[in-house]
Amino acid sequence: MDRRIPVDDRTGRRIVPETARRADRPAPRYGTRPTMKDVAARAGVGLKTVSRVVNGEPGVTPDTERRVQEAIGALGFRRNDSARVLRKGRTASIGLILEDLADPFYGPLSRAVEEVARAHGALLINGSSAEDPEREQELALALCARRVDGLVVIPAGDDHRYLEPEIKAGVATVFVDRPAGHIAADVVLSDNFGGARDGVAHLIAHGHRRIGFIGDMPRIHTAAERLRGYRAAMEDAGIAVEDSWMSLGATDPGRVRPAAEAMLSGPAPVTAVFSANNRVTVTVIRVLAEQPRRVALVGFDDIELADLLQPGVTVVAQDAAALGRTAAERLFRQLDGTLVAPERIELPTRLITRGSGELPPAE
Amino acid sequence: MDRRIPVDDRTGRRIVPETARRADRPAPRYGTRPTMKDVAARAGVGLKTVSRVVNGEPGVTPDTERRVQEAIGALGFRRNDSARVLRKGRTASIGLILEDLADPFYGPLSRAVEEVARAHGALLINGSSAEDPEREQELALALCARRVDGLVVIPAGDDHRYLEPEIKAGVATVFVDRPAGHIAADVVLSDNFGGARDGVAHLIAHGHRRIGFIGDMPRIHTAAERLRGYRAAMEDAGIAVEDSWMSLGATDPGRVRPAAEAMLSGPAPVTAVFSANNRVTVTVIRVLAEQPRRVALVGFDDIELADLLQPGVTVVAQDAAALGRTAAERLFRQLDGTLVAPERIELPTRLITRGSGELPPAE
DNA sequence: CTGAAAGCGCTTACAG
DNA sequence: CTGAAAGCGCTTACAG
Repeated sequence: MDRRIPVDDRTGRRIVPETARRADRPAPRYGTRPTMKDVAARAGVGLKTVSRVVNGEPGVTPDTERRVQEAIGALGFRRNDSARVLRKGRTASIGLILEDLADPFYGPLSRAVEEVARAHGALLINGSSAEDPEREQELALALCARRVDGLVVIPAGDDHRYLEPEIKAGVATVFVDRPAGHIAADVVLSDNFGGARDGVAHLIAHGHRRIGFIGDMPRIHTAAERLRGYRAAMEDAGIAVEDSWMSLGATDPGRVRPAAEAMLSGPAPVTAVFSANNRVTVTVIRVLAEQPRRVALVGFDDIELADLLQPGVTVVAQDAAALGRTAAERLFRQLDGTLVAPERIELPTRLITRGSGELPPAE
Repeated sequence: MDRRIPVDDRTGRRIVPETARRADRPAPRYGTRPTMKDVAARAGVGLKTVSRVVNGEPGVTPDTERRVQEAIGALGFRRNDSARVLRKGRTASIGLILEDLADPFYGPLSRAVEEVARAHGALLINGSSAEDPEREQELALALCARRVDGLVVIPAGDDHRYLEPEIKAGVATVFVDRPAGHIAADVVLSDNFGGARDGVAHLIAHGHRRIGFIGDMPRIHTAAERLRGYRAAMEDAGIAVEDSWMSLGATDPGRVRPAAEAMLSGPAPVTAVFSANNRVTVTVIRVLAEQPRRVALVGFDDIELADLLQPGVTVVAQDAAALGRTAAERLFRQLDGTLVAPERIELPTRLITRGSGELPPAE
């Protein structure tokens, strides 16, 4: 390592001053930016003429336009959209509230929303609720205060009456992944019930009867629906579910690991596990790898590299990007005024078999 | 499946009308929202008094405050931050331009930026450049027009002179992951050169001499730096690198797969591969799994489940969240006026050995 | 083709 | 403790 470069001992960072000096920057005040008035003065025209040029409106002589453009360039003018927004009403921006952008499920969803927004000339403001209802509300209302045109919400809470005045005032709103609580609103969901039921039925079809279920906290809609799917599949097969086969709670390894280990021990352990979301699946895979017997696994949500593990991980995949795209399209249709009554749209899931779900019961 | 529910044949979606009707929503015009003026009229006070109550400023009698609060509640008033922003100057929002939010590298980075922004009371607007310099510029300037207080940029292009007027006008700017082009600005990078050199040296230490390098397009700074690290390690070991061992280009499987296969075939194939980013690594893992001989692998960037593959994947990990956090903190220090000259901050990488990088050469 | 006046919904700087 | 006036930087609705 080049020891001439100073290194911060605590963080290990190397700190190098850039050779060039920062451009002689004035105090960061907005007053320092030129306005249309400044451009008008310099070009010797009226304010409205500058506005016409900046917005590409017709009715300006080529010569006048040239003078205005010259002034814009010389002054480094850039239209202040804050002012424009105030006058025009629409902000051409929408908000997306999700749980955590660092979760691989939400990245593609957010990107899909962004693409639809972009196609409609709108920017996207992202906010992470961290699964905290209060933070969700705080974020949603802050976005409304910024006068976003619409809101796509992956709810953390289960009561959204706080949004009623906003919706009445014209803020388009679509809920995704989980339904809204106590208000009528558009909702876009995956078929959590059907997907889980199919996944569990798949394990049953491969000879399993003692099947464990590990899921998220029961107050979360998707977790409850997936549990319902599990119960339905078991009931369809005439299997009486034992309480010790089901475990719902936080999705962190500290909770999931002992839960999985408990089901896999004792006199009559489960021979298969249905893990009800991506984070649970990752931990369950780790636990199963340590087991002496082969235990079958089907997970809800696809995970990267699932096909390269041995065995490959069979999953019930949902299409995160399609959820985002569908919700955003619906949002802009609300803004167009095309829509009337709120709807609940359910997207299908897909069972992808890769090996872990096709293992027969051990013994 | 419940066949009473209508299903869209093309998409497989189920469409269910929500039972409750959408609240009798007026046309989505902002004029319909109550303003401070309306609140003042209803409460029988002046505009400024409403402003005081809304902003929690002192100097209002409890009785007056009560009347104002009542009017706010009855009218469903919410302060219009667009107007506030126009008057105050700062928007309390920052922009983040990255390549693609759907890439697992950027999710944690974005989340880290968001957390710092939140701590400073600011919202975050995300934009994906899709690795297109024009789109990066378009996004950056759109954000400046919205008067974001600052910009965190993971650049797609290599010329950022277009930002000079904005920076001069007071828009705080920090570049991350790749340096700025042709302007002096704060930059936060990983130690791409050192990390790659260490990773390749690790392979050499395990007996390899014929080592392949597969990376991103050479115009991308990180790709060039990592290649430089590869060359340095090889040179340090006195190994003459053959052209056929190096392959730079797009990171999609369609390009990476044949590149990897080419190095692994012929009379003198490589015995180890250094894959220079997460997406390349994923494809290389797939190719190596199909090889008759064991080929060693070290990848730049960590990937989820890398420890569960057989063998586990040895990687040079960078800390995406730390990159984002460091950049955002730097941004707010610029806004505080604490900073003077632009700096280049380099974060260390970390070699994580899991098996694939410790395989000896085959034969 | 061009521009002066009013106004979007707030905050600022004052005055009472 | 309270409020009227001016202004942030644009667009709208007019008039010339």
